[in-house]
Amino acid sequence: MSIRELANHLNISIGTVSRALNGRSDVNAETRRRVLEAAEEFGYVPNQSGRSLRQGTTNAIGFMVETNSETSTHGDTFFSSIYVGVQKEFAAHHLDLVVLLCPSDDDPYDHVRRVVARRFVDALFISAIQRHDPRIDFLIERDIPFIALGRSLSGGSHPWIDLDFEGVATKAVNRLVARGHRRIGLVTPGTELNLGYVFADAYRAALAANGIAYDPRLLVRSEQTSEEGGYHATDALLALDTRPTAMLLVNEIMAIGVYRRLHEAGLTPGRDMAVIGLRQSPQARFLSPALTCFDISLVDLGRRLAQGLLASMPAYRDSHPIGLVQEIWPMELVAGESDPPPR
Amino acid sequence: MSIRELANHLNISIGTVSRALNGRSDVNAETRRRVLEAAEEFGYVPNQSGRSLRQGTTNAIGFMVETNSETSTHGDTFFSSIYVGVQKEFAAHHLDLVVLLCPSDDDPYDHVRRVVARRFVDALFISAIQRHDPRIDFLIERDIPFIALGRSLSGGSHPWIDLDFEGVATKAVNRLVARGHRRIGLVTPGTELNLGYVFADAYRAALAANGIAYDPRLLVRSEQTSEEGGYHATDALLALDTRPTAMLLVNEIMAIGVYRRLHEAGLTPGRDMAVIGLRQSPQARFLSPALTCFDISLVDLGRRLAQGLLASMPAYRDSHPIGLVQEIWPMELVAGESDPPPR
DNA sequence: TGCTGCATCGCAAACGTTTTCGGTGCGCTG
DNA sequence: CAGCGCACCGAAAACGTTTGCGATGCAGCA
Repeated sequence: MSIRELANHLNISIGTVSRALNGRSDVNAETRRRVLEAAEEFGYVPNQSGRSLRQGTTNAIGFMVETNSETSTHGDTFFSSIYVGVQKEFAAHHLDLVVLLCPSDDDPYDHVRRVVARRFVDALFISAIQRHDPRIDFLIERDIPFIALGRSLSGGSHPWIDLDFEGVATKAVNRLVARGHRRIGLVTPGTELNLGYVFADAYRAALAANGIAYDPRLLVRSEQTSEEGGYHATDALLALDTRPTAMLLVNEIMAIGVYRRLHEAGLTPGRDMAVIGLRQSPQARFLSPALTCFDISLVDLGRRLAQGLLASMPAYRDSHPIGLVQEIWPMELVAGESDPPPR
Repeated sequence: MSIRELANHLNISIGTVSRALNGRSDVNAETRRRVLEAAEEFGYVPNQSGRSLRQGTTNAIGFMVETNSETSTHGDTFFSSIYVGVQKEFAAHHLDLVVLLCPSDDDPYDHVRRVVARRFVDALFISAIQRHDPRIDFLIERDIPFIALGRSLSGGSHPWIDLDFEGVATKAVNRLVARGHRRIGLVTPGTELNLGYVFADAYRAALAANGIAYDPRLLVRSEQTSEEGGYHATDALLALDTRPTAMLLVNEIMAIGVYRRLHEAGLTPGRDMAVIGLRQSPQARFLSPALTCFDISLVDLGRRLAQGLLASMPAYRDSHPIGLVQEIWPMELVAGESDPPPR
């Protein structure tokens, strides 16, 4: 069913049909009614390729996330909740969110280049931002609207939103120190993710501010940020001659592995080892003892990401007069029972 | 950068450029070399809209999953792992997987209709199949290639893959009965998902085969199949005057909530209540005591789904001569410590 | 009446690509 | 030398849509 068939059926020109459907003012009210009625009857919906070709726009926004060989970072509910927020914001604009999965054996930079070159999407969300991320330079150079979930050292001024990892690390260390902990382990991503650097820097600064010497052996860089990652990181910390009494995790999923490893070692999480995490997923909400962690509304975050992206798109700038979005979102402490004073 | 600019730069016609890039045989080897070289130099990639418009194909395959208001079923790693398998199969065919999120306030049927009408994708994966699923009838009528993850009573012959829920329910009941359990609770989805019916039927049949009367109060239909769902379903079962000694769950995520609720009631999972689940996510792998559950390779499943879909697409039928895929995948028991005999 | 302005609509170009068709030039055969 | 086949390439149509431009008709006004 093309616009031509619809126009023929109504005995009017395709131009008028198009104008009627797109809500232009220069079309008679009665004509518009007939067009809309016929479109409804035949279930006509404009062909996206034709429209895209003419307008140079696809009405699709890509959200790029990485996958690894077996599952994906995408796997935790972190992104799922963000998507929900994004879609809430998009619904009013008839924009489609398409999730672009970047396989681990594909370079994220190449992946972005191909997506952009094919004009598959009008704009992009990018996540898993690296310390130096060539995608950012590329998108700026090509003038493709995008927003980054995470800061980077790359590129000039562009929209981004990040979580307040400095604040989290600082507050967590201070809280643990106030409760009497002196040896505090930290598990950060072993990859080039920028948040790992940010987190570690803040951790060291907070230790120094509390007059505690930094022990490099207490900083475990874990390639995986999954349950397995938490498991093995705990392994490493338990193997030290002087074990830490507390652990700081860069997400919440790892806590599951941490608990498991502690149990296996005959230790009780909380009692024998304090644990603090970051809430990225409701999965671990039911851990026992309840995990003390830092929380944030991911739906709100997704919504704000969408607003920031739309504000950077010429076609939507007027409807989103919020300027350049560069925000650090504070996280709120949710006290559990996993971080009492050391025994 | 369009094909015209590229052709002008090379002083040849756009038709020849197109033929060279698409590997046609009627183009001189030297000419082809020059074209490929120039394309590489300028980073030319064919515009997807133009190509789609001409060919009537988008090279994009949609995977439709549902979201709820806060997160998405998508949230557990179930789908993430499937995506990985799908992409492995797609990589060789230059097909893109786009994840289409269907918000809960949007009817899945309407959503499919819009996606199809816009010609946004060439084919579809659909999941969360309902007992009577209008999407299936619609896709068959419109002759849109698709494959369903799950069986349905709707529609005629079409490709699908489902997990062996009958086998799982039967084996689980038999195992529990063999260990001395007589009162076995079952938690199924409270929605119209077909798997809920299949599972419950097999559960009742297995009870009958073991000479155990079916007690409707032991069958809890839970709207949510999340941790919360498991939590509240456990609530309901614990409230019975004669509690069950074992619980059968339709997934693994719920087990987290079940454990939590049992702990709160002063009960120890495994010791005071046997629990068996289905592995859909590695998250619960670290539950303690280890959950006895049924497992399957989701990556393989995804790969097979992709093969089944490609086999139903005219353009790929020759490269995938496997006929109509209608398969029930058996699941393998992974024995844990959560289902000992009753005390 | 004649002119202006407005509402409404048709015509046709344009977006970028693929593919069919026909044409050119060349080598080979008889 | 005539004829044929083949390799290679250019021209142009087609996909479905939006939109600028011009045409038409009619009301209002002098």
